[in-house]
Amino acid sequence: MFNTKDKSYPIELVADFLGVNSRTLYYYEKFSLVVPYRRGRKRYYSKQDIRWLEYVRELMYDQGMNLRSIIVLIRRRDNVILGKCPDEVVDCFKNYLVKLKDINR
Amino acid sequence: MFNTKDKSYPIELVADFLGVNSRTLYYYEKFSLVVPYRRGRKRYYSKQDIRWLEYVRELMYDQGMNLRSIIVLIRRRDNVILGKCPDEVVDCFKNYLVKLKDINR
DNA sequence: AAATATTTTTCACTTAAAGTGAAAAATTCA
DNA sequence: TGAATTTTTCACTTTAAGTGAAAAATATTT
Repeated sequence: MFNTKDKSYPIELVADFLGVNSRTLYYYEKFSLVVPYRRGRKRYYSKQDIRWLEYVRELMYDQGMNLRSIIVLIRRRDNVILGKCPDEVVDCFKNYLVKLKDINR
Repeated sequence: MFNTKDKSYPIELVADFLGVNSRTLYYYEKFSLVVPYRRGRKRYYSKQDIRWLEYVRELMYDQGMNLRSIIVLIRRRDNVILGKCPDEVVDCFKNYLVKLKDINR
């Protein structure tokens, strides 16, 4: 369940913050790379989502990884993603996995 | 130093075996993804090279990963590549790392 | 050594994933 | 209801990965 204490941000704002097009976030969602909270059709991104996305962007742009690889990393999560990544991102990631689980159920 | 007990195979044969163009192997070499033994200019691939390449191809074609990601995985080698990968590939990989080290020295 | 075959290298092209722009459709909100 | 925002669709751009063809270099055979 969505934690209402979390402030949540509309897509346009998040996209601006990350320096990407909002279409990119829709695109990521197709691959379940991020799963924003929905009220009706509208999407709300939590701070955790945003941190998670920052990390994804870093992997893609600083390191040159592709989406598929990140998805593979997610599957091999325990020793990969969590291995070399700042603690706060680990938290985001765990949170993200919980969301994912909810959705696939 | 190259272990002469290793049988070694010319590029064309390896490419055929893997079902790729030999140009692809040259291309991989640019990224140090594989480092064949050279006698003069000619390249010789060991069985280990071949197994390593098979694994790389699997990551790329079955999983959809890209070269850059595999390079990132190599950097984070200990808990990533070696984590979920058949034992014999682990051996190849270690061998490959040794070669890489030789080259950068 | 000369001729022939093989390997390496270079250049330009193809393909597919990632991302974006524009605009129509749907939804929200004032 | 009407204006504004968000979502969705379509088509386009860009870049990494890979390939074809041919020239250059090297190796092999006679």
